[in-house]
Amino acid sequence: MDRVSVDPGLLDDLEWRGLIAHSTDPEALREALTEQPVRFYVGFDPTAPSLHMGNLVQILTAKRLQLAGHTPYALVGGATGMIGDPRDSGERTLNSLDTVKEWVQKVQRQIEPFLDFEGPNAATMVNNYDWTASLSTIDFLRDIGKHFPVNRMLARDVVKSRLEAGISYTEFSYVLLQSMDFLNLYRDHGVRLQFGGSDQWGNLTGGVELIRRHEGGKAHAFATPLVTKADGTKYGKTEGGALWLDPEMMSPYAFHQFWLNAEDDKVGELLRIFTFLSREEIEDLEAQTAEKPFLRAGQKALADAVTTVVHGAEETEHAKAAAAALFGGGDLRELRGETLAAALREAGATQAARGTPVVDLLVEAGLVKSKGEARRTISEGGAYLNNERITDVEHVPGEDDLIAGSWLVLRRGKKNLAGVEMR
RNA sequence: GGCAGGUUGUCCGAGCGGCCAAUGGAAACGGACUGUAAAUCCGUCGGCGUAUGCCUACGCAGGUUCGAAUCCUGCACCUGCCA
Repeated sequence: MDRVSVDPGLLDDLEWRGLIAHSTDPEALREALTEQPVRFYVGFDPTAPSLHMGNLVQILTAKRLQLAGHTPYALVGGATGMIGDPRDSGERTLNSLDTVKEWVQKVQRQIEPFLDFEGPNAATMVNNYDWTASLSTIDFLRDIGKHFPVNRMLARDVVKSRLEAGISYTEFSYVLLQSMDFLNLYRDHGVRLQFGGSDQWGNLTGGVELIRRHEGGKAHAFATPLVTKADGTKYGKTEGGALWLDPEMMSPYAFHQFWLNAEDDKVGELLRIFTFLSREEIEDLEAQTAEKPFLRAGQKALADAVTTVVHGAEETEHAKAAAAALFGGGDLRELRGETLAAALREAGATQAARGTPVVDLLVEAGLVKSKGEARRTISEGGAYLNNERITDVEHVPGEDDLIAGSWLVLRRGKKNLAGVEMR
């Protein structure tokens, strides 16, 4: 059995960090987490080849629980990923088994570095495909379905909101699968706690209730809050996509930049949710942000901490060095060639033939989608070559524009940078 | 299976034979102001070396017409009601 001493301050810390948005029976949860090590699980559906910011909240919360002495079960939804959790935006497109299997592997590999798979409270990786795929329809309907009153299922917010636009039986049934996961882990592994994002609340309580009805058992659940921007709108719309954890899908540099650009009003909240800095450190950073916001001490600490947790210290240093070189305000030409080249590779770099007009270079560097957009950007005064605004749409960079022998630094607006190595 | 309504650009949503590359929101992007914040204001927001031009686009495939996102036919999908 799990023989580790647990940190009695865990729940207070989670609450202080604002990580508990909803909870079943708070008193019982506190008691359970304080008395002894608890086996808990958190699930991730493979809906994309990479996890993102929203999932990171869960991963880090799982790590907090493990650090406090509890035992994690990380579940990847090989089965639930085949079905699709209902969401307001409408029915999902089903992915093929091959796609889901591939994404399951990627997601598992992404979670692994965050948890400790050795020691007295070692983490366990599970896949609900293992117990769902072979389940017969009759068993499913008799053993699981019997415990789900349809009237209750219809009352769930997601379902209600989908009744107009339509919802398939497939997605409607999703909650049964996730609840069954909890039941199985409860029965076979002694898992007594599940948490997830607040949008998962219905699924979380579904499991708790199923355990009660089916086994007469007592299980717990809590939901972490939805992280939003200061104006309440959704995050994740950076550079036209979500904030991915996979460095192939989002460079560590871009990832670091995202946190660095956090709104003042959000820095404290983000530090509490996404970093392991202590309460004292965070309160100090919040005070600094309040007094001298222009120094952005909070943003810097946040960006460094989160990037280090996700991509490692080395990548963080690279990202910082690149940002310092490119945003430093100094003359680019004074930078050493290697420094510049490294910074540009970090920010994103391409190659092009000498004599290519800027308009085409902007397209090739990925800063704009078309030549028309490139011309528009230039005429709006939003395009820069080596930190100088480009005024001539027809401009063709020459030899004396090259920095360190072969580089051009293109920028769109303040933050979108790209290097082009001229061949 | 029957009847009715629907399918428009990243999203929502107008248009209902020429004045439509398509009104209006939102998102996004650029500029100004700043701190690589927020808010605000201004501008842009299908492609093409830029053209009273051509190409692509209003679910898919055909058709009517000098001309169709708009009308007709078939198909697919969605929603509601009936069986």
